[in-house]
Amino acid sequence: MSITYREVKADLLRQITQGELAPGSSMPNEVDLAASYGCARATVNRAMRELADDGIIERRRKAGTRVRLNPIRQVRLNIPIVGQEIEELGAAYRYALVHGQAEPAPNWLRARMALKRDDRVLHLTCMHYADGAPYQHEDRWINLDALPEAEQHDFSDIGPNEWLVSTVPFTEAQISFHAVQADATIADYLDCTEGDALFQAERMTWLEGQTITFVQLTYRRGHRLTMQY
Amino acid sequence: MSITYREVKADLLRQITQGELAPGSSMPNEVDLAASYGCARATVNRAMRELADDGIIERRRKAGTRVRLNPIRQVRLNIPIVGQEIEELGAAYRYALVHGQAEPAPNWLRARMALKRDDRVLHLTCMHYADGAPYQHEDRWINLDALPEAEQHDFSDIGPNEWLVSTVPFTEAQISFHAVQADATIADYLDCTEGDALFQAERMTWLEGQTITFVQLTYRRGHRLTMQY
DNA sequence: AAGTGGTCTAGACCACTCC
DNA sequence: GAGTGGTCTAGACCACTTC
Repeated sequence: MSITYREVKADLLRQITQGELAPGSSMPNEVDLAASYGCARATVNRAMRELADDGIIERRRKAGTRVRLNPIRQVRLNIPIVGQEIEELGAAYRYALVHGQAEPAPNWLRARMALKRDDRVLHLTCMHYADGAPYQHEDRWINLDALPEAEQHDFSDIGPNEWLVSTVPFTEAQISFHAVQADATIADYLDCTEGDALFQAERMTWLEGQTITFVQLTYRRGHRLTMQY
Repeated sequence: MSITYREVKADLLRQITQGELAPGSSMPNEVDLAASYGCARATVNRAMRELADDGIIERRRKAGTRVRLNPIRQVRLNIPIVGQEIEELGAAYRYALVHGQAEPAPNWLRARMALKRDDRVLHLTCMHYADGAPYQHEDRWINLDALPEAEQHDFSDIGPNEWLVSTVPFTEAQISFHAVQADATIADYLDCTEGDALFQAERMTWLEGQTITFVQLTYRRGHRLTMQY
C-alpha cells in the first residue's frame, strides 16, 4: 500500500497546526516532498492543491508555496429548501399558500429585478410551519415574462421554491442576510410582537442573464444560521 | 494542444444547463467520455470530480454518475477581519478599545465556553468605525487559561481579532448569524435607536479541543451579508 | 534564464456497490 | 461477479513568475 494524498495532506496540515511549519514560512517544493514521502509528485500536488483551496497555503509558480500568514477563513454554506431544513430538525413540515396573484410589477421591484416597463409578475405569499408553529414567511415574485407557465401553476400544495428548483435548476443566484423589525403583518404571521428583530434572507435568481425570481424569507424570532469551519 | 479538464468541465456544464443532460439522467462513464473527448481518463475524472464538489452531479462507484435532481446550492463565505472588510468598502478604518478587564468567567459564559470552575477570562469591548461612523461593536471574552499571555497584551492599538489571528492561527471555529434588538448600551455605541433590529454574528474558537475565545459582533443598522453563487 | 507549480498521458490496481 | 469511480505512478511538457 502506498502513501495516499489524504495522508500527505493530513501530515502537512499537522505540521502547520502544530507550528513545525510557521505561518509565512515557505514549504519544500513538490519534487522534494514527493521524495521525502516516497510517493509520486502528483500525489503531493493533489494534497497541496487542496490545502490551497482550503485557504491554508498559498502557491505561486516559481515563487513556491508558503503557509498563509492569515489563513482564509471560509465556510461552505448549504442553502436548503425550507421543507428539508425543517425535516432535518426532526419537526413535521407544513406548507400553506396565503396569497397568490399575477400583477404588474411595482416600480421598486421593476428596478430591483431589472424588468421591462410592462412586465408582469406573479406575487406569492406563503407560510412554512414546523410542528405546527410558524417557521418562515415567504414573500415571492416570479417574472412571468421569463416563466409564463408559472401563472397556470397551482401553488396550493407545492411551494414555489420546490416548483422552481424542478422547473429551472442550475440558475445563478445572489443571497443576502440581514435583520429586520417585524411589522404588524409579519408579526401576525410569525406569532411574534411588532418590532421584534427577525432574521431575513433575500434571494434573487437568474437564468442566462434573465431575472427569474426575487424572494424575501423572514424567519421566526430567534432563528440562527450556524456553520462550522 | 490537448483538451484540458477545464474545457471538459465547461462542456459538461453547458450540456447540463442547456438541458442536453437532464436532471436525474445518468452520464456516460469516464472511459467513454475520455474516448469521445479524445483525452486521458484522468482529465475527465478531474472535470467530473469538480462538478461533483460543486454539487452539480452525483457520483457512485458501479452506479455511475448522474445529474443531480436538486443541485446542491452552496456558497463559499469568506469571513474577513473587520478592518479588511471596511477597507474593502473603500472607507477609512478606525479601532477603539472601550473596555478591557480580566475577571472570573460569569456562569453563562463558563457553560458556553466549557470552562473549568475557576477559569478567568479577559473581557474586551471594542468599537470599529468606518469613515468615522460606528460600524461594528465587539464584545469578546478570551480564555486566560488557554492564552495567559493575552492578559499582558495591550489592546489599545491592535484589535483582539488581529492579535488572535497572528498568535493562534489555524483554529477551529463555529459561527452563527442572527438578529437582535438593540439595547440601550448598543444603541448608544452604534448610534441607533433602542429596539432597532441589528445583525449579529457570534463566533467561538477552539485550538486542539480547548476553547480560546467567544465573541459577539453586532453590526450597525442595515448591515447585510451578501454572497453570489 | 531557470525554478516552480499546473496539467496531461497511459497504464495500473483497487474499493465500493449494484445486480 | 463485474462495472464504475478513486487513486497512484512515472514521465513529460508547459506556463508563469521571479531573478
